[in-house]
Amino acid sequence: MRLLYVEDNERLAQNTSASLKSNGFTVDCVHTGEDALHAAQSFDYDAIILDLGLPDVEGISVLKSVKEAKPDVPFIICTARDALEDRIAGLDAGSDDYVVKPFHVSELIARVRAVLRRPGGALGVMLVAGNITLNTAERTVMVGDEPARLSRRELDLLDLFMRRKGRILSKDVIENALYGFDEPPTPNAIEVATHRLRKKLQDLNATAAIHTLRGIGYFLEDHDT
Amino acid sequence: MRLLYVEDNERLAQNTSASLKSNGFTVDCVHTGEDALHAAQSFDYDAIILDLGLPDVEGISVLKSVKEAKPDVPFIICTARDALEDRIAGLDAGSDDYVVKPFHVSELIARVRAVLRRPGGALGVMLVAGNITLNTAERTVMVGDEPARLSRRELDLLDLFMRRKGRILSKDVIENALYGFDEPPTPNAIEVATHRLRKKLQDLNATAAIHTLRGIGYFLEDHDT
DNA sequence: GCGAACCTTACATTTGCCTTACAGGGTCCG
DNA sequence: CGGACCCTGTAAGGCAAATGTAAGGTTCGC
Repeated sequence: MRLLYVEDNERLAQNTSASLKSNGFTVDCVHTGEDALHAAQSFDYDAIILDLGLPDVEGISVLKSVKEAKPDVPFIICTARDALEDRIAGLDAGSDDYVVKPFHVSELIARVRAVLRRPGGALGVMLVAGNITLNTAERTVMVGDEPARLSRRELDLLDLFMRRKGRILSKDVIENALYGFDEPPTPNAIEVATHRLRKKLQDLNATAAIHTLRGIGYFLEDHDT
Repeated sequence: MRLLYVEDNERLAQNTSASLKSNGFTVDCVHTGEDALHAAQSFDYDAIILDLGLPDVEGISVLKSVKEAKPDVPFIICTARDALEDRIAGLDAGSDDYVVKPFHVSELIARVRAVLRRPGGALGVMLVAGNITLNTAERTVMVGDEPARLSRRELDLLDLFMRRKGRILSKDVIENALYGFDEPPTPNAIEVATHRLRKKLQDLNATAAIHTLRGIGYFLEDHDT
């Protein structure tokens, strides 16, 4: 689950993004509207958290620009209590929800989850591949009828593979999905991560496996459909 | 047990919420209809206490809005003695009970407990996990046939775990369930609380234990069902 | 068979949780 | 009013799982 968090107040940004990260999200944090546009173009975020009152570009215009290119990305707007018109404008412009500043991080997290749970959203779906099932809401995995004990990375990786079941994922794609751009790993990190995931799945006799395409990427086999 | 208390008179609010807290409830106190709507959206309260005669939004409309989104949240309305029609209107709109102002705090508490004890309510249930039984009405815990002496926090925590037996609870979920939003603890507080609870359960040879999932949360093991 | 890409293992770091000790505040007595 | 408790959050240190890094082995394609 990768989020873009647009907030000009650096300290607030630091704190909040740390909390989001510790809740299992991958977070890219930017401080200007321009950076936000840039980032939103470069990656497919699962949701974008946007603070209104940015210094350079009017916040709402960021929202509009991004929505034009990617209409399906859910937005959550953060706004001051008294800026009621802004809120309305935000919802008109296609924001999916908003939180009123000052807000609790837990509230923000709840809203993000709620937005992701909506129809077409990323959460609340049951992913299936062979005898593997991944409950994206609870973040639990079953292989056959045994629960799988996966670490955070392993689960994120499996989540990614199952969402793109049967399709080929290059290392770059995987890297972008799992790591924020302030934490670039060596290419090997992904190899090791997939190795660990494969091992756990194998040990549980999973009937779907991750295959390698030399020089191209990986894919999760898909004999159902 | 987390309550939302909507009352515009600040002094009264202060006193009453203090009493509620000292009776084992976690209380969020707000003074306007807007805040009430906001809070009710953000968290799952076990019950909402609503004073009619709020300054900004008509009280009943708060009730209606919340009930629309969350039909199961019980409401208790506080109203002046002479506002009989309001009472009727309140009950029509889906309030579950009311108290007449001025009221004794003990009466309010009794009503809250009564509402929570109703079918589908939070109280009056017997929770079981292994040889642990929690009487939610009396707030007592037995392990095997030994009574467990738990503090308020420990009991609330165990209550939470037993209601969500087998499911994973992140620290945030726990924090939201146990702490009002004007008393945010450090993450460590929850670690310490679970540690204390675990120790007591262990000392009493409980057959169900709380397990840790690193970076994800905790869960109460569940071999019955 | 050669090299590149990947797998695998071992190692080091980081992170998150456990644990203990301590301090403030509340409560129940004398 | 004061002291002895208990409850509970904070702080700090240690430990172990998680995860990235590095290094060598293996496999595949050419």
